[in-house]
Amino acid sequence: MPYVSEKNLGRLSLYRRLLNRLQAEGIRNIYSHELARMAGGTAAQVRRDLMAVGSLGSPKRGYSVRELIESIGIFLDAPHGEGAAIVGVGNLGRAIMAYFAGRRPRLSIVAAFDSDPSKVNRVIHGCRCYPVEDIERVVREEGVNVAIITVPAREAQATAETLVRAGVRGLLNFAPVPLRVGPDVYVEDIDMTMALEKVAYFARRGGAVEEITK
Amino acid sequence: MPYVSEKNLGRLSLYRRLLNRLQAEGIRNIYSHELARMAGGTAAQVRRDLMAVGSLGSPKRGYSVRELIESIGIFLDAPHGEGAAIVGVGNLGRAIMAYFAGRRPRLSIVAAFDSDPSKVNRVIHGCRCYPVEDIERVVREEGVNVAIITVPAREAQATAETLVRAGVRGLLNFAPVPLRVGPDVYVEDIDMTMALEKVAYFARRGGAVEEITK
DNA sequence: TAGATTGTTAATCGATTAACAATC
DNA sequence: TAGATTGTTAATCGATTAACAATC
Repeated sequence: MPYVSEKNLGRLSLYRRLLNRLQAEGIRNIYSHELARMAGGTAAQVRRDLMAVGSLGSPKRGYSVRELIESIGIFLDAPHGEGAAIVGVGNLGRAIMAYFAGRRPRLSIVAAFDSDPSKVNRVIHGCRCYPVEDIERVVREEGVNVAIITVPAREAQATAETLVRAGVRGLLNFAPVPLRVGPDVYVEDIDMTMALEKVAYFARRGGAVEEITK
Repeated sequence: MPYVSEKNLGRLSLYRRLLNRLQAEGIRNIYSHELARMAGGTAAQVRRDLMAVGSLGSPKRGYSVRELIESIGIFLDAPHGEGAAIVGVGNLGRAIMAYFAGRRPRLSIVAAFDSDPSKVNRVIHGCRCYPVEDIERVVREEGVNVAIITVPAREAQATAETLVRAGVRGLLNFAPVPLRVGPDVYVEDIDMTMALEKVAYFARRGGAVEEITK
C-alpha cells in the first residue's frame, strides 16, 4: 500500500464526502478540475492524490465517481469497520457524540467514559457511558483502536496514558495540552483556542493565504 | 510587523499557554530547549518562532517568561480585544460557547445566532442569541470581525456569505464543506470527520509521524 | 483526426534542520 | 576563562506547481 502524507489523507477524506454528494445527485463521472474546484485545490493536486489510491481516470470521461468512492474507501477504511472510544462526556464530549452518532457506519463511537458518577451507566446519543476505571477492560473487550479525548486539560495526559496502556494507537485530542506518548501512537490535536486566535490574527492582517485542507 | 506562517502562529499560541502556566508556578526564566520539550518541538524552532515576535533571550538566563508572554500578546492580540460571533446554536455551537465562555478576555464570543425561534432571545453561556436575520445589523453594531460557523453543512455557504457581507474577515468553520469566499477573508476549517479518519488510518499503520502543531 | 484530460517527471517553493560564530 | 545558549546563515527536506508526452 503506497505512502500518503497527512495532508494527502485529509484531502482524500474530503474528496470522498464530495463524491458521495455527487453520487446522490446521480453524477457518474467527474474531471480532476471539477473536483478541484469543489475541494478548493488544483487539478494537478487532485490527480496526484487520486493516483495514490490507484485511480483509473480516462482522458475522455475523467474519473468514475463510483470507482473513486470505492478505492478511497479501500484505502481509508478499516477492513471490518472500526469503533472509537471517547473519554470526557462534558459539553464538548456530548456534542461530538451527537456529531458522529449514526453518521458513519464504518467509524463510530462505541464507548464513552466519564469520572462523574451521575453520567455513568447512562446511554448518551446511543452510546453507553462507563466509569473511567473501566477504560482498560472495555477498550480491550471491544478491540478499540482509536479514542477521542475531551477531558479537562489537567487530566488529558493521564487519560492518554491509560488509553495507550489499554492498546489504543490513535488519539484525537481536544484538550489544549500537547500529549506525550510513544512513537507508536498517532496523535491529532484539535486546538480550538489556537484556531480562533489564528483566525482573529489573519482576519486583522487582511485575509488571504488560501487554505485548502490545513 | 514581521510575517509569520500559519504554523508559526499556531505554535506561538501554544507557547503562550504553556508560558502562562509556568508564570502561575512562579517560574521566571526558560531556555528554548525547555519550552521545546513542553511544546513537542525542537529548540531551534522555538528560537526561530520567538525571534519573529522580537524575542530578547540571553545565553545566560534564556528568555524571560513575563517578557515572552507580553511580546506574544502584542503580536497575537487585537489592540483593544476582539469579539467573535457564532452562528448555529446546536449541540456543537453550545459546547463551543461553553468552551470559550469567560476564558479569554481578549477574544470572546459576543453574539450568537440561530434560525430556531425557540433559541432566539435566550442567553446561552452568558451570550445573547439573536435570529439569523439580525446577523448583518448586530455584526456591524458590535464591530465583529471574526465568526464561528456551526450550522448544518447545507447552510454553511449562505451563512458565510451573509457574514462576509456584514464585514466579517475571518471564519472558523466547523461545517464539513469547503467555503467559497473572497481572498480578503481568512478561513480555518475544523473538520472532525476528517480528523477522526486520519487518526484511525495512522493508528492502523502503526502510529509514528510525530505531530507537533499540525 | 483534433482537443481536452490523464499520468508522470522536472522545477519551484517554503519550511525545517543543521551548523556555527557571537554572547553572557 | 570555560561552557552552555543565543541569533543567524547555509543545507536539507518534502510538498506543491509547472510542464509535457501519452491517451482516449
